[in-house]
Amino acid sequence: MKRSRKAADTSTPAKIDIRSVASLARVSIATVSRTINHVPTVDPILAARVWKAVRELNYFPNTQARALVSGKSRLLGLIVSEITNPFFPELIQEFEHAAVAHGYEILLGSTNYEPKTMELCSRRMIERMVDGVAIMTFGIEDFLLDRFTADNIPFVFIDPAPSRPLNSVLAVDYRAGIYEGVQHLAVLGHRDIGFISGPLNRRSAQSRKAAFLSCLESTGIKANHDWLIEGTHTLDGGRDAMRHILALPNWPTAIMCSNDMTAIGVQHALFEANLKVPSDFSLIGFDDIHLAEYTIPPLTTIRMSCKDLANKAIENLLSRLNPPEGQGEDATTITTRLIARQTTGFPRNTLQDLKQTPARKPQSR
Amino acid sequence: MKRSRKAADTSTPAKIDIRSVASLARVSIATVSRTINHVPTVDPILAARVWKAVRELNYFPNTQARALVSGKSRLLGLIVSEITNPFFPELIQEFEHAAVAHGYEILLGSTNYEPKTMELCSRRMIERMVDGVAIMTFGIEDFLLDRFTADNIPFVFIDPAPSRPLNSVLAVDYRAGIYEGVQHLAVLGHRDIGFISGPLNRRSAQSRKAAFLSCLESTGIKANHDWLIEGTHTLDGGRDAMRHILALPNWPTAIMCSNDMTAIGVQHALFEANLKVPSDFSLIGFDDIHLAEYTIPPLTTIRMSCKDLANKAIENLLSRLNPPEGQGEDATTITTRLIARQTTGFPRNTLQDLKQTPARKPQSR
DNA sequence: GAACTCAGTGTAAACGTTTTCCCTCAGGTA
DNA sequence: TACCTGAGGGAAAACGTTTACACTGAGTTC
Repeated sequence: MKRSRKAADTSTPAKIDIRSVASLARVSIATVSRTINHVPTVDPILAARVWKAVRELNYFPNTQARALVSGKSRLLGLIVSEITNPFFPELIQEFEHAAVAHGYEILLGSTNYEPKTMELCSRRMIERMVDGVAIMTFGIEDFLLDRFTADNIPFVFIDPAPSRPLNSVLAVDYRAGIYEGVQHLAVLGHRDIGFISGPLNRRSAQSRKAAFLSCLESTGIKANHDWLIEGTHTLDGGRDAMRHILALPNWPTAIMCSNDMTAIGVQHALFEANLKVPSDFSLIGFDDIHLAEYTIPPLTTIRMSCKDLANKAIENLLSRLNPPEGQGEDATTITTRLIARQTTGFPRNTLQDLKQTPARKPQSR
Repeated sequence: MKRSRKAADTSTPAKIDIRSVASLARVSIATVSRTINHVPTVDPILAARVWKAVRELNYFPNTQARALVSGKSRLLGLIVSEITNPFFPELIQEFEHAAVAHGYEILLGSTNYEPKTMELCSRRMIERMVDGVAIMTFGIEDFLLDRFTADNIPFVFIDPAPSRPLNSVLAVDYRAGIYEGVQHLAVLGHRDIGFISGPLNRRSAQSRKAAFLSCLESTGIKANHDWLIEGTHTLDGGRDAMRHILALPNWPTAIMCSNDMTAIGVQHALFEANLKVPSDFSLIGFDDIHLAEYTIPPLTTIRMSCKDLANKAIENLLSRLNPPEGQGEDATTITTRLIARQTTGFPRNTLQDLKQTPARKPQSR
């Protein structure tokens, strides 16, 4: 009745609720409810009448009312860092796919790396009564986790901390993939390897950097701290970090990046400087987004399967929603592995001279 | 009481609702409601007590109950084609930004180009009682629109059709940008221009293709229908379309793509075939996603501002939610324009010979 | 000092569902 | 025929809010 309609359409559009279905089907609303929820005891004759009415009126049940009374929203929260990093859309898609397969919908939140936004997201999740929440980003505060616990909302996340429940962490084995990457470079002959991390105020970025450093050490390569740059996990961040490295007196021969977007930014900085990949620099990314296959040349990277991540997250959440009989409450782990494409090759000072035109003197050893 | 907790934590975690706040603050629930909704008539003394209780209990109001009784969910639906095409995350981000600026949240749906999924999305939007919905994809059926109308849910979309309300369409002026693109190529000397469209069962793809053809004609260039390929708006689609063109006996000298992802796929196919951009082929994309600046070489493309699109969509929706005094109910139009970067240059047979190594004979005229 | 106002509260009725409980009635049994 | 059983359906309570309405008192006006 609020909005007045334009045309000769005088009648208020009839609200279509369970009552209208009930009266059209000449049954009680209880029967309608039972029918649409597939309760087996309802008389097929009545059920048929109900379905007919549902179709005729184009009736959709009101989810809010449903959730309110049943206490279950059939909604799974998914909090990610940043929707414009293609890794996350891929993750979201997998997550959504797995969720709907189990009859859930997803409520998306994106923090943009801001603690304030993270808090807002968590709040929304609670307000909308999600049945569970997957936190695929870093830096969630314990007090928010406590609020989830208070509302009995199970959560999964990839941000391990000593104080936190083990059964809710999806441990990513960064080290395995990064080790493969470092080995791959070492075998090619690289000894001067730089690393562009994500923003170091997140634990994941720290984990990846720490993994890199430790892999370097176990491969017997000495780290040069001038080549450990803090990036932002974005195209711009990768480009800027590489520009910074190119301004250094000594250059590494290979760069590892803590995500693929960073690596693509690096490729661009190299293109600007008229340097070639992999002949001047070898380059390894992390994530293996679909785009990695399409860069020029295609990006060697470390795959973290977002399908795996999504499925394990959902599986974990669901198992705590409908607790199965006996099961181990172990931390799940997500593996990573190297996908070798065309951005890695022999270092420039091993097999070939510098016939290219580098603007500065490369690292000699 | 459902889930049993692990530890010595025997007490059921107390449900925190408006009643608990009311009793802690020693006021009625009505006063709590008025306080948290900033109704100005409440006594500051009581309000202070309420806020204190809210903080103490960490109370979040239940959105479902709120929406149920007020009839307003403060939720805006956003339906997009495909979340893994970076254009859409950028759009989503802008949309969300504008939405929260007005106190709304967004409910995201992604159709993956499947009519069935589109129907499911629309259904979710209605079930969750969105206050309005922006349909940023194509191929929505009239019966779904009717359902929105029946529930008095305003919608905006970019899929014009004769039968549809003018005030709800965001007309995109594809022609302006495409014309600039064709002109740009013509000035460089290109006469043989191919076009890779999106999936032609969507009207937008048809619109862009039609715009291209019409621009070609008004520039006095004859279209070659062998070079009009139907793509999928994806990386893979672009690559495959270009492979197809390269298998033809005659090649165009320039390719326009109906989105940037397609263009990046084309670049990859060219890379595979050891062909150079722009010396062998000029290339123009559409959308201007952030990544376009980062391809190698950076992509010349036609910008459709997703910020503009998002803002206009929200503006339209909001103006119909809270109808202002007097305003024109015109169709809004979104402009497009050429962003010239480095994938366009002189055609290969105008200024230079074929010193490259093309696998096949190029088109001669 | 009585009658009015009106600011500020509280009570209770919605909102559209699910779900518990009770009732009816058909069919089976003695 | 009288009784029991149980399948199936309806009435009504509940979910956590907002909001219409009624109420209380303090301040104002004569």
